[in-house]
Amino acid sequence: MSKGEATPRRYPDVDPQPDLPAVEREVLDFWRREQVFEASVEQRPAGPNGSNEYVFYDGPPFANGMPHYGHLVTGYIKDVIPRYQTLRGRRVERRFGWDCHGLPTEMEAEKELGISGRAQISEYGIDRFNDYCRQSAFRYTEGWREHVTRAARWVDLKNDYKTLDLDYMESILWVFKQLWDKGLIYEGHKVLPYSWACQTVVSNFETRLDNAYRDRQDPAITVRVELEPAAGDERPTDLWIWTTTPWTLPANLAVAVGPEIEYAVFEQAGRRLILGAETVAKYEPELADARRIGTIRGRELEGRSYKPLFPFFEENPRSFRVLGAGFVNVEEGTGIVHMAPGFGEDDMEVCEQAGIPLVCPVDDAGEFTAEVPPYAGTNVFEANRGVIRDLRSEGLLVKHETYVHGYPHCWRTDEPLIYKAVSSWFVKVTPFRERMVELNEGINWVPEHFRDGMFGNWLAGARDWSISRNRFWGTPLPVWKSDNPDYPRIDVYGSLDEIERDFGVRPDDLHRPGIDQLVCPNPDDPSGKSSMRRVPEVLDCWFESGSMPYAQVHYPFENRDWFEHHFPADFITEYVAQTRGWFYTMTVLSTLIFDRPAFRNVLCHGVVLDETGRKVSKRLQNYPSPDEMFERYGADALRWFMVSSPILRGLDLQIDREGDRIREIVRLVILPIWNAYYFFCLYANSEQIRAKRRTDSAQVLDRYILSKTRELVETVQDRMDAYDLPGACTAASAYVEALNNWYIRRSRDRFWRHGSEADPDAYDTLYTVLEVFLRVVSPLLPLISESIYRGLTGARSVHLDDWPSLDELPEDRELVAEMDRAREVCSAALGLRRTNDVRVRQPLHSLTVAGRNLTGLEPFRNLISEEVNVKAVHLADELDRYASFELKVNARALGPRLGKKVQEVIRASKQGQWKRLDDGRIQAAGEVLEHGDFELGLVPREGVACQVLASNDAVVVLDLELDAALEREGIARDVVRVIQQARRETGLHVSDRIELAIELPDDWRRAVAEHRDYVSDQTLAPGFDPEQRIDEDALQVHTASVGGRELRVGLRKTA
RNA sequence: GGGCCUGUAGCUCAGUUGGUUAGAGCGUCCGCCUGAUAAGCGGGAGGUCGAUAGUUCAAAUCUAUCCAGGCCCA
Repeated sequence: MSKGEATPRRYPDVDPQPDLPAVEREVLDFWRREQVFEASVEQRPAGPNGSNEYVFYDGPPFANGMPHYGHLVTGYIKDVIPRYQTLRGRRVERRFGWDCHGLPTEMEAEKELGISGRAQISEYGIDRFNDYCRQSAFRYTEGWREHVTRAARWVDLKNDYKTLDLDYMESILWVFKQLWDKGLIYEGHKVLPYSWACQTVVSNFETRLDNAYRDRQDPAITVRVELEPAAGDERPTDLWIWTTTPWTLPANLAVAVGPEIEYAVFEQAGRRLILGAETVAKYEPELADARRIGTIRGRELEGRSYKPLFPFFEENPRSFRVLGAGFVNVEEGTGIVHMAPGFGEDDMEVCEQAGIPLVCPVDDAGEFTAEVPPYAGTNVFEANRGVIRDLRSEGLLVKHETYVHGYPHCWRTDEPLIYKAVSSWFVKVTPFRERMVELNEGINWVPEHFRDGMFGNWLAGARDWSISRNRFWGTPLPVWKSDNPDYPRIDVYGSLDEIERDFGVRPDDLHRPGIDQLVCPNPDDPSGKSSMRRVPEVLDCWFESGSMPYAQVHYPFENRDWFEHHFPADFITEYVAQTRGWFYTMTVLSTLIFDRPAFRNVLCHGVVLDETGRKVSKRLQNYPSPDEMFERYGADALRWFMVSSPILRGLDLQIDREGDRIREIVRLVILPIWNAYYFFCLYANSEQIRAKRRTDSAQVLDRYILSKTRELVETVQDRMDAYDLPGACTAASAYVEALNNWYIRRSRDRFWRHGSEADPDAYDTLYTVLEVFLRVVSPLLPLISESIYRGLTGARSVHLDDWPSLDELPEDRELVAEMDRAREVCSAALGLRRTNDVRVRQPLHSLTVAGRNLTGLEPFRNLISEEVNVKAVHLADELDRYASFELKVNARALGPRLGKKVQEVIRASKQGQWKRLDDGRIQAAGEVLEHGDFELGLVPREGVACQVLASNDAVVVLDLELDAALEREGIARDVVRVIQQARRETGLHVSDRIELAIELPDDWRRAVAEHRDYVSDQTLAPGFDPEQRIDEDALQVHTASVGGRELRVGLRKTA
C-alpha cells in the first residue's frame, strides 16, 4: 500500500504479463519463511486412533544420482493427492525416504575408488569401502532437496527416513526374524549372471547397462547322447543335442524336450538318431546317408534314461533322463536341450522339479574344480577346446560350428559373464501366491487393469525371492552359523537386544565389517571349540524398501500404536516397473508377516519418452533440463503438463526438447487464470471496490457462473476421489474457458458503468467464484493459485483453507443448460454470418430463434443481440416457416422391441416416408411409433439462413436483409475500426483523447455524420467533426481501404 | 514364445451399460484487435475409429484372428 494516495488500493497491481517463475519463487520463499507446509499438516487433527489421517507412503528413490523427469512425475503425484486430501480436512503426514544401500552405490564407489570386485574390496578394506559408500549416499541429497522444493512438492525432508539408519536397519532385522520364525527363510541356490573377473554376481539391472550385450563368437556343437536300451528298441538310439557353451557339458545332468514338439527319427549306420523335425534341414550333410523312418512327439521320449557324456557325476541321483519342458523350441539347435542345472536358470528349475541335485563344478574365479579332474583349474571358456576334443575322441561329437550371438559382458571388466549357481537365501513366496492375489483384489489400482493384469499375474506366478547379495553395502543378514559342520547350528537375530544378549555388546552400527566381528562360542558344541559366525551376505535393497512401512518408524521397537493406524497406506504411487519392485516387495512382506495388503490405493504411472519415442536417459541427453523448464515456464506449468497427461493412465508421455507443450500449458491454462485475476484487480481498484464472498446475486450471468462453479467443485472432487488427475484437469480447463470467454466477456460493462456505480453483484460474484476456483485447483497449481489467492483474499494460504463445500454454491442446472443453449445460438449466428459472408461489424435487423421450449432463453435476449450484433432477438414458435421435420428414430428404445424391423423403420425415416397420426404418434414402415420411440429433428428449408441447434428442437434464423440505415451504421463501424487501427499504429494509449479528421467518399461521410456521436465516443475524439478536412501539417495521416473504397485518417493526440 | 497395454482428425488424446450425425486441444484455413487477455477472441475444413472375420436389428464399443508399437517376463 503506497502512501500519499487518496484511496489505498485494496487489491494488488497485477502485472498483465507476469514473470511466472518469479511469482513462483516468491511463493516458495513465503512458504519457507512461514513454514506453511508444517502448518497445513499440524492444523488438521489426527482424530481418535488416527481416524482422520490419510496415510501416505513415500517410496524411497535411490539416493545416488540426481532426479530426472520420471521422478518429477512421481513427485508431482505424491504432492497433488496429499494436498487435495489436506484440503478435504485430512491430516496427511509425508516423510521423505532415501534408499541408500545397494549395488548402484557400490558400483559407483568402485568406479571412483578405482577398484573392482570382491577381492579388491576386501583388500582395500570393507570398512573404508563402506565408509565411502555411506558418504556417497549423501552426496545427492542437497540436489534432491533443492529440486523437490523448487517443484513445490511438500514433503518432510527434515524428519526423513534413510535405509542406512541404525533404527531402520534394526527393524529390517525384525522383519527377517519374523520370516525366519515362520519358517519362510531358507538357504538354496540360484543361477545368476556372474562375473568371474570381478568374482561377483551381477544383477539383471547391470546386464542391461549400455553395451553390456555384445556380439561374441562361440563354438556351437552338436553332440549325441545314447539312450539306455528299453523294451521295443530295435537298435541303439541317440539324441542329438546342441549347445553354445560346451564347457557346461561336463555338468550335464539331463536333457529336455518339448512335449508337443515333433521329433524326426532316422536310421544311420545301424543306429537310430532323433532330433527336432523342423531342425532337420540344418543337418543335411550329417544326415546325408540317413533314412527317415518316423516321427514321435517329445512326450514319448520323456522319462527315458541316457548314458552320461562324462563320468564325473555318474552317481548323481535321478540324473541323465529326458525331461519335458515348456520352454524348449526348435528355433535354435535340435529341439533337444542339454541341461546343466548349475549353469542355467531354466535348467535348474526343470531339474529341481525332477528332483535332480545340483552340481556346480566351477569356482568363484570361473575355473573348474577338482570335481572334474581333466579340466580342474582351467577357466571355463578356455576349457571349451578340451571338452570338444574329448567329445570328439569319444565319437560323441556330431557337428562343430562357430556361432556369433549377442552375449552379456561384465560392464566393469569387459569379460563375458557366465551363468552360475550361487548360494543364496530365499524367502518362501510360492505358498502365498493365492493369498497375495486375494489380498490384491481389495486394492484399488489406477489404472484398474494392473490389478488383475501385470501385477495380479505376477503375484500368481511369484517365485521364491532371493534376498541375499554377496556384497558389502547393505543390511547384513542377521544369521550366524556354526563354523564346524559337525555341530551344526543357526541363530537368527531380530533386534539389538538379542545381539547384545548373546555377544555382550550392543552395536551402534550394523554395517559390515563391524557386525562380522561379533563371534561367540557354539553352544551346541560340547568341545567348545567351534564358533558362531555371521554368514557373509547382505540383504537385497528391495527387501529394505519393502520393509519401509515398519522400518521408517522403527517398528516394533517404537511407535507400536502409531503403526496400528498407519498400516496399510491409503495411497502410494510409483511408475509401472515398480509392479516388479516396490509394490511387489511391500506386498510380499505384508502378506507374509501381517496377512494384510500394504496399501489401499495405488496409482501406477507410465514412462517419460522423448519426442521420437525413446526413453529419456542421461546418456542420450534427449530431454530438457527440469531446472530450465522451471525457470522458463514454471513448476506449475510442468506439473499440469504431467498430471493432465496420459502418463497418469499408465501410458507413455512424450516430452520435446524445447518444452513447447509446456509453454502451451502456460498459454492455455495458467495465463487465462491469471488474466481473470488481473481483470478483477484492475477494475476493482479503479472503481475502489472491495468485493465480498456472496452467492445470492439474481443476475443471470452471475447465477450462471455460480452454478457452473458448483459443477466444477462436484466434478473435480469426483475425479480426484477416483485418482483421475487428467479428468480433474479437463474439468478445470473447461471451467476457465466458461469463466473467461463467456462470463467475464459478457459481463464486462457491469464492471465499469459510466457515471453510475459499477455493479457490486458482478464484483462479488467474480470474487467468489475465483476464490472457490483457486481452492479447487490449488493441488494442481499450488504456486500460482497461492499467489493469486493471497492477493485476492488476503488469506494466509490457499493450502490452509478448506475444500469448497457444495452447500456454499447455488445449484441451477436448468439455468446452466439454458445459458449453454444461448451460447450455442450465438455460435450458430456467427456461423451463419460467416457462410453468408456478412461481417460481424455489420448490424442486422434481427435474429430469430424458432422452436419449442424457448422461454428459457428469454433472459438472454440482450446478451445474444450484443454478442452477434443484431438489433432484435425474436423467440418464435413458427418453426414451419424455416424448417421441416425429419424423423429420428430412437433405436435404443425401438430396437429391442422391433428387432430386425427397426432397420426398415430407420430407412423409411431417412427417406421421409412417414406420417404423423392424429394422436401425435408416428407411422413409418407399417409400424406405429409411440412417444419416446422417436424424436422429430429439424432440417432448414431451402433459401433460409438458418441453422439447427444440436438439441434439435429449435433453429436459429438470421435476417440478412439490409437497408440503407443498417448499411450506414455498418459503414460507421468500419470507419471506427480504421481509426482505431490508426490509433494503434500511432502508438496511442487506450485512454488518450485525439483530434480527428477523415477523408472519404461522400456517401460514407454521410454515414459517419449520422453516427457522429458513436464514432467520437468509440475513438475518444470529443471534438470530431465529420466535415472537417485533414490538416496535413498538424495531423498524422493514415490511409486504408475498406470494401474497395479509399479512406484517409488524420489524428493527433490532444493534451 | 508368454502376459499386459496401446492403435480414433496432420499431432496429442477423450469417447459411459453397443443405438444410427464419433468429440476436445494443438496445428491449418478464414474472420475479428483498443475499456482484461495477440502468450487474445470467433468460425470453418479435416476421420472408411489399425486390418479381417464373427456375434447383433444395430459395433469405435462385444468376440476371434492378424498387423504395428510399447512395457514386462522368458
